[in-house]
Amino acid sequence: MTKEITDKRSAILKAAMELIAENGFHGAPTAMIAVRAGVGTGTIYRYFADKDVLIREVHRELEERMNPILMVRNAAERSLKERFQHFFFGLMRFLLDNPLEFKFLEQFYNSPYGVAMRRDKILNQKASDQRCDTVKNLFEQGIAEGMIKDLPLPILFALFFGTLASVARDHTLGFIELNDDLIYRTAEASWDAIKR
Amino acid sequence: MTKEITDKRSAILKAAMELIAENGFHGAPTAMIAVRAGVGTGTIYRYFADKDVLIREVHRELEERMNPILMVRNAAERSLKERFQHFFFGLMRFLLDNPLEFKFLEQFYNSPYGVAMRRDKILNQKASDQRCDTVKNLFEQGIAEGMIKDLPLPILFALFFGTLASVARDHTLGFIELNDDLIYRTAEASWDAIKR
DNA sequence: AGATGGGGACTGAACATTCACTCCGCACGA
DNA sequence: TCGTGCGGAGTGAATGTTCAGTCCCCATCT
Repeated sequence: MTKEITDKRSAILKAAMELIAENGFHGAPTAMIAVRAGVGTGTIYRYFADKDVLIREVHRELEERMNPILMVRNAAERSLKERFQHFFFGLMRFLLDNPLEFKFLEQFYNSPYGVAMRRDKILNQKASDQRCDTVKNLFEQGIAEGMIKDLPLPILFALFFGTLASVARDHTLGFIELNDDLIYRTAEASWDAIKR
Repeated sequence: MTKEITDKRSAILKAAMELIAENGFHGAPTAMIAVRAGVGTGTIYRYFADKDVLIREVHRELEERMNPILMVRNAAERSLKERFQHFFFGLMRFLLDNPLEFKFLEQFYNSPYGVAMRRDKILNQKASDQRCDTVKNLFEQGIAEGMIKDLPLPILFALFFGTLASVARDHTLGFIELNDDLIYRTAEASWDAIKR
């Protein structure tokens, strides 16, 4: 018997992520999570203090999985524009290749969980989120070099993540069919918005 | 006694919008809506068949209120860029000046209600949403004239609305303090993304 | 080796709470 | 006195959480 099948904790996390992605927080009661994970409802509470903790843990592990993927080959020898586009492309590809994960993240960030997390991060200056840090460094360096518009960071983030998320959402909802060429041209347009 | 105070229907709509904006759909049970509206819980069901109808009605009336505001002085004698920026500025100002309305719209569009509505609109080719139509016409004309990048409409929308919503959200959450100058420069950046 | 006993992971029915929605009686104007 | 618009306690369904009991695994004893 492989470890994956008997690892109930992972099964619960996976079931919770899938159900929240598919049906939103409303459509993921503990009873349903337990059924899909193949465990008893009580078992959930052996691994997580309550549902809030479970949901935050799903998010935390998802972030950990994403970070290494996005760090790959974002080395310093490339130009700012190349690094920017590589990051845009990489994140977009990840979101399109993992639609459930993307839908979960959307649910999460648009809920009190996500807002509270962001507020925490800004107030406590936590530097744990490598995804944001990578882009933040890119922007700060670009501003210093005069390559990027001298706008407040949140606005640059909006020009980047706002567009990215909106396009990815349209794709997962079936309103548009993205391919590598379209993603590349979207990244180009996003760069036009940011560059000086 | 003025009509506003005794108009229970309006009071219910207003209370529902405020509570959903402040606390999300979770934090707006019918009992709470009734208390804030100064009516009995049963009275809600004298005016609306069920909660779904109530919520969709809040959205419908809100859209009706916004449309004329955004149509103002978007006349044809101006250049494409000027009209684009005027629209960006107008919508942003409305969202910042009406934070509760904006928060409600965010909740709405990021919920099954909003997705269902968009899907309906795309499938049935309904042209009822003048807000989208204005921008759509702008984009189509711009593409025809070679002023705007020849990208699929959903991507142009994302470059526009995605950025706009993201910036407005950061403002209402207190992560950034927008003023007219910053809004103008953001509109400029958004135009850079879209223009050829 | 085989039997026995104990520990603890696991289960799911039961519980408390919350919610959307109903319904019956009341107050008030005609 | 009659009728209509309204209120809010009440209803049942759904949900998060708990807890008493089950069952499997393995150390220990004969």
